[in-house]
Amino acid sequence: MNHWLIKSEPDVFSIRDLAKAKRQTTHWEGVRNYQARNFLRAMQVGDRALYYHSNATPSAVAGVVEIVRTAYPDPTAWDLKSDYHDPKASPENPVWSMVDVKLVEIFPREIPLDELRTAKALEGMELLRRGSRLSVQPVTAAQFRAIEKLGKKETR
DNA sequence: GCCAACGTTGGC
DNA sequence: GCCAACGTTGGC
Repeated sequence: MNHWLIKSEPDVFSIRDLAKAKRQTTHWEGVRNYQARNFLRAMQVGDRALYYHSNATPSAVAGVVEIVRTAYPDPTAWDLKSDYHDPKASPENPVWSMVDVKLVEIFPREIPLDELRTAKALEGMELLRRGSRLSVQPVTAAQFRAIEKLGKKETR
């Protein structure tokens, strides 16, 4: 099983929106970066991903989701009305992929970015790299466990 | 709202 | 294939 981190702007789709969604499941659509797409395509059913709120106050890891469907074509790419429309894409040549994710848990407390930066166990993590903006990225099992632990810790 | 960092586009 | 210009991401 592999571990991942996926970013979403809470103003667009927060983990609480996911909690309210039908079957607490959603299509992870709109990824328009090739490296991120390739990570989506590497995901397996049962893999877990940290749910990161970007462009938030503060930006933070908010919980965990599980991959429940492997990559398949993202139809928003050839939808003219979609914000994610890409003229290169068509049903014959989908270009972009999405997976389905299901909520596993919302952490008792979010772990803000500045706290992640101080965690020894997270040194070198992609999210914390200067200028990093990959919206889908792999995390190691150790990093994943360390963040889960922080999310469950009582507020200090 | 600013701006650094990064990815993509397109002229040559 | 280079690289300048441009658009986007995302922290602050």
